[in-house]
Parts: sequence; C-alpha cells; structure tokens
Amino acid sequence: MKDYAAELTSAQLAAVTQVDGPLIVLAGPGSGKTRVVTYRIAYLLDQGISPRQILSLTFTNKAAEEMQRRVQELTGLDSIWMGTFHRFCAQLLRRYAGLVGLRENFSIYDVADAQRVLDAVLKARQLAGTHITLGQLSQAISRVKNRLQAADGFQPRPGDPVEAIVGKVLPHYQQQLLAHNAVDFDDLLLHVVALLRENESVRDQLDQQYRYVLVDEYQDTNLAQYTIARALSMRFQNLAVTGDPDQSIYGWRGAHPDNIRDFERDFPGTRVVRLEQNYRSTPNIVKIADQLIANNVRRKPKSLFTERAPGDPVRLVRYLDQRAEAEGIAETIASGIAQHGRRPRDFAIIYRINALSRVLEFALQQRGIPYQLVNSLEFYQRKEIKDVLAYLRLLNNPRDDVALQRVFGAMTRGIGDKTWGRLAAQAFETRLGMVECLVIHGVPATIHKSAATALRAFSATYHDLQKLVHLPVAELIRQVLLQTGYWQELQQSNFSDDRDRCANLEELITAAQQFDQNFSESSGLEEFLQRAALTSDTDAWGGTNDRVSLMTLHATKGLEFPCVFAPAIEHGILPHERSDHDLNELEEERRLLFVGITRAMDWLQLSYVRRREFRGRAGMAVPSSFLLELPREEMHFVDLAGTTNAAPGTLDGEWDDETIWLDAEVHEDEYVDALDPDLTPTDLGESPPGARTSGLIMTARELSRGPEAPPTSSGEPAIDPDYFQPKMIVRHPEYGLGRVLTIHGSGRRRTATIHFFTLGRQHTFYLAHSQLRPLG
DNA sequence: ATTCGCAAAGTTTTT
DNA sequence: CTTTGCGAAT
Repeated sequence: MKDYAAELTSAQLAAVTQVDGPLIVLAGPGSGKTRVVTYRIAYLLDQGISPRQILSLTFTNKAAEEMQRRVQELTGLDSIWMGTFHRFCAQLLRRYAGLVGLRENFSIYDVADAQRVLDAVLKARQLAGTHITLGQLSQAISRVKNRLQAADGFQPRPGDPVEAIVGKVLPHYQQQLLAHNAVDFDDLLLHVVALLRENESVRDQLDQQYRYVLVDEYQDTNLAQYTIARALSMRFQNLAVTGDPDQSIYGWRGAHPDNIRDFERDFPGTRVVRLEQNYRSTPNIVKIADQLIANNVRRKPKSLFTERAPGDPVRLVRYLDQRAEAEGIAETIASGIAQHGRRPRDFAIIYRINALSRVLEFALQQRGIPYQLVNSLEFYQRKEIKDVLAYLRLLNNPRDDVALQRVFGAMTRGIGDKTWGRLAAQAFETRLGMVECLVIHGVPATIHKSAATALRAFSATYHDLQKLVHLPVAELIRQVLLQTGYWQELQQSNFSDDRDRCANLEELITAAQQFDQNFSESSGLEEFLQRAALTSDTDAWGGTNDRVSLMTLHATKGLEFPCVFAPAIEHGILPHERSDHDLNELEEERRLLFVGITRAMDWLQLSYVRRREFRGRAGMAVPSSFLLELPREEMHFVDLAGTTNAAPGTLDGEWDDETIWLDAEVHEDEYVDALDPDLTPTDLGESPPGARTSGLIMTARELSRGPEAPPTSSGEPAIDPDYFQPKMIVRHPEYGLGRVLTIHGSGRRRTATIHFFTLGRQHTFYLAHSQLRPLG
C-alpha cells in the first residue's frame, strides 16, 4: 500500500481518504486536483473496492484520456470506466435502448445532421421562412433539453420568438429523431435521465454497480448531467465531485451555475475540501491570474498562492500584425528549443477562436516546428469523411434517413429531389426507414426510369455491403469505397483537392485499423461510429507526440504546459464580441482567460496586435480590456509593433495604460494612410453603405472619424469617470446617443463600452479622456 | 438531375 | 478569406 500521507498535503489527503459519503473538492488551478482524483482511485482500490464499481465521469475526451493514463501509471490498472458523460450515456443506451423507444443500433447525430432533421420539420410544418436561423433554433432546443424541460410539456417563455418556435417544433423534431432511430447529443443525456427516472429497478441496479462515482469539472456540468450523477448515487451516496467555479467556461452550453449549492442541498452532510495552493505555476503567473479573476463580481472571493520559486516575468507583447505575431511566437519557440533545451511538447499556443490557428500553423510550418491541432473540427467535418461515415451509419441503422440523404447527395448519381420525395412518401406510408422500404418493397412505381435504374443499382450495392458489416471496420470502409465507386471517382478526378480527399480517407482507414486492433469484439461497427460521433479530433486515437500544441482556450481545460503563448488578447476576440453585452457572459470570458493563464507552469506570454486582418480586410485591433486589469510588477511589456515614435523594443519593460490602450488611436491617421491609400477626404465622413463593424476590428474608415473631431473638451468641466454606470444613456459629440454596456477598471483606468444607437455599433472609451456626456 | 458559376453571407467556445 | 446558397444552363 502506498504511503498516502507522505505524498499528499493534508487537504489532499482528506479528499483522497474519504471513502464513503458525498464529497466536494473545490480545487483551484494547479492545486493537484488530478492528483487527488487519481490517488483517490488508487486508495479506493487499496480498500478492496473493485475497479468495476468505480465510475469516473469527465467533461472532455482529452481529460478522460489524461486521467486514464495517470491512473494506469499509479495503479497499473486500465479497467476503470472513464469517459465523458456522453460516452457513458451512449453505452447505457445501447443496453437499454428498448426502454426509451430506441433500438440498440441507433445513430448519433451531430449538429449538422440534427439541423437537417430540424429543417425538414420546419418545412413540413410550414414554419420555414422565419428570420430565425437553424443555428439559433438548434441552440435553443439544446438549452431546453439541457435544462430538462420535457419535450411535450415545454412552455415557451412568453414574448420570446425563438422559444415560441421551439415549442411548435420540438415534439415533431423528437418524433422524427425516434423515427430515424437516432439521437442528438443532448438526447444521449436526456434519454438516460428518462431511463433512470422511469425505471427504478434499472436505476437501483446501476446505483449498486457504480458504487463510487467521481465527476470531474463539476462546475461545467449541466442539469441533465447532474441529475444522472445524482441518480446513480442515491442508495450509495459516494459521489465525489471536483471543480472550480472560477473555471466555469461552458455556461453557454447549459452548465448549471449553481450546481455546487444544489449538491450541498441534495446531499446533506457533504464534506467540502478546498485546495488553494498552486503547485503548477510560478508566483508571477499565479499573481496575475489571481488579480484578473478578482475582477469578477459574481464570485466568492478565494485566493491562490504558491510556494514555487520566482520565475520569469510574464511577457506582454504588442506585435504589428497577426503575421508578425505568429512569426514572433514561432521564432521564440524555435529558440527555446535550440538554445534553452525545451522540447516542442513543452509549448502550447492557445487562442479564443479556431479561426486564429491558420497563421500560427503557417508560421510553425515555415520553421519546420512540429505541431498538432487539438480538437480542430477538421477531420470529422470533412466532406469525404462524413460521406463515408454516413454510408456506414446507414449500414448499421437502415432507418437513418439523414445518412441516406447524404449518401444520395454524394455517393450516388442520378437521384434528385423528385425521386427522394417519392421514396419518402412510400416510406412514410409503410412507416419504415427509406432504405428499409427500398429493400423490402423495391422501387416505387411512381419513379421514372433513369432514376429507378440508379435506385436499383444503389439497392444492390447496399444489399451486398450489408453482408459485410461484420468485417473489421477498416476492411468494411475499403469495400464501401470500392463498391460505391466513390474511391474511383476521387482517384480519377482532375481536381487537386480530391487528391487530399483520398489521403484523408486513407487516414480514416488507418484510424479504423487501429480501432480494429484495440476492439476486436463483434459490435465493432457500432462502437466505431459512436467514437467517430463523440470525438472531435484524430489524435484522441493516436499516441502523444513531441509537438507544439495549438488549441482553443476551451480545449485547454485540465491541461498544463511549461510554456504558453496566448495571442490575440484583443477586444472583440477576448472578450468575444458576442459576449460583452452581458455581465455574466463577460465574466465567463474573463474566466476563460483565467483558465488560459493558469495553464502555464514556467513561462507565459500574452500578446496582441495593432492591426488584424479580418474577412480579408485589415483593421485596427483594440487591446482587450482584460489587459488593463492585470498587475504591472509581474509583467514585462515588449513593443514590437514598430511605431513611428518608438523603435521596436524601446518600450521594453515600461508600460502604462496609454501604451497599450490609447496608442492605437493616437496613431490612427498614419494607419488610415497605410491601409487605404485611395481614401479621399470626402470618404472620411460617412461610412459606406453596408459597412458594419463587428466591434472586433475598426476599419480604416471608422478610425478616420477620429481626427476629424479633435477633442473639444477645453471649455467643458471634466466629468468624474465614476459617474458613468452601465445602462446609462450618454451622448458623444461624434457618435451621437448610446447606452453604456459595460464598465471596466477604476479611476484613471476606468473604461466604458458604449453601444451607439444610430451607428448600430459600439466603441470603448477611456472615461478620463473621453468626450462622453451624460444625457441631459 | 447535375453541374457550374457567381453572389452573398458569416464566422465562439464542445459533446 | 472561406463557405454556403441560389439560379441558370446543360
């Protein structure tokens, strides 16, 4: 048995050795949370508890893998069930499909698949043509589902147009999914909730089977997930959750904000253990993280501390543009590897939105630095991959009409809307899936000759392939590619990107081969499809490599790296423009940066640029207001933007608010000239029709508004910056009337973001300098 | 029914 | 800059 006391602090030990009863571990970043969880599992095993009785639920696949790895390192065991809620639920549903109206071979629809169903429902219900997009609708449905508002009992909030449509559509949408023997992501949870609620014996049986349930990243679970965890812990209340409210970054996905309070309510006598000491990062990093997060109002104060030796200051770098930024980062990494004994895997570049990865990738490629994109949507989103997977899904689940639609659209010739409609009509009458119907009843008489031939050909191929579903998945994929002619078509194509497609398909086959080796059981195809649906990245299947990691801030959760770069800390990107109208969302953005900063162990660089390209257009970037909230002593400012009044690097180390914040405006005319030489003075006054600003970037034209109206505040008395408050209506001599959205900072540093009504856009001002006046 | 071409629109984060 | 959508021509 391990000497637990010797390897853990007293707080950690308390969390590890509490075997029975409900437990909450509130763990700050880097406080050894994963260590606590893995040691706790080891301890449970030492107490004679069987690995089969332990269930460890995580939020992402990545976190699950990491946990699995570390548990194996510690105990040598890999037989403990670890994975995401969604994967756990998918497996349960395979077993109990009949109890919720599914068959065990159900398909899992991704967002795009689900939207197709939604689209069909809208059209059938004559509800198409509202200004509400499919995306909004499916998001709203997702919210409703995650809040456990029952499908038929859902009451739309009065006056909410989106919810009104959700109310009309939801029952039919659900019915269609069931008819296709399919579930969307949220249904995986929802069906399990229903299963556990309606079948006490099943619930009790599972409760007994999984006597020890661990939930990681508890702050990001939604109501459905919490309900599941609780249902498995009624008789045996050995539910241990770990989390950190300051790292809650999935509110937009229905994470239940008060779940920690709920937990204590539902499980009286819960033991709460707090872990506040950080073992991961240097004091500088901890300090700026701590000070940043202190700006969140809706938060229980908590302070992080560390006893690590002081390290390098955190770097804040201003680059000229995104290319310079990417190259600068690549350069720094290269020299870190060449001169400071770093490995590529020591570095991570983390950003707010996936779109930012492109330049960075390019710069790394140029220098031959190996990198990996984590969770980029790429692989399983690619057309050719989705096409083949659709065919596989169709073989596995003949009711999957959405898959058939995709197959007809991409892998067969000669079948169009008309034929589709006629086939659908017959399928509807016979209450079968469309392929089922085709196989059983043959081609409907209403279908024209050429289309009928195409259908018969498809039908014959499908029939042949159906006999092969028990082959190893890799072999099955090969057969699908060959027999449908898809492979041949791509091979003979003259388009160069079809070459890439073939390569991607080969990669899929390789992944399938790996899968076949690891899972030689008979239900191979189903399991393979499930994995394909529930993992978003390829390297989840492969090993860990010595590469620089590129990922979004969301994807970094639970990870740590010696050296971290966080580029594009700019207004509109972080905080994201769609988040800064709402305090809750803004605070979530701040937590996101907090999570990002605290991934760094030894070395951290934040950066922003003066000029960022967006939709092909260059525009001025505005530094994020979060930068103003960071302490200065722990940081080192480096200006590489090459401004006219300061040679590159001369501002090293010294910076104040003007340096990072106002400078972009001071030099704006110079940039107008640089960006748009054809701009004539008459252009300057009005914005061209249709020119919208996202708030992300100011265009040259918008910037040019500035110098036309030099500050006229000479005669007017200054207004106390503290006078301005959110929601206040204000007037600006240049922009007109607007409403204060958010306020940041205090004193001289206090800034306000104003939404201007007539402009339909927003600007951020430094209140001590601004020409803003309260109305009246 | 398919394909090609151009125009418009839209870009958060994940299971 | 991409991707998606729509309309016309084959």
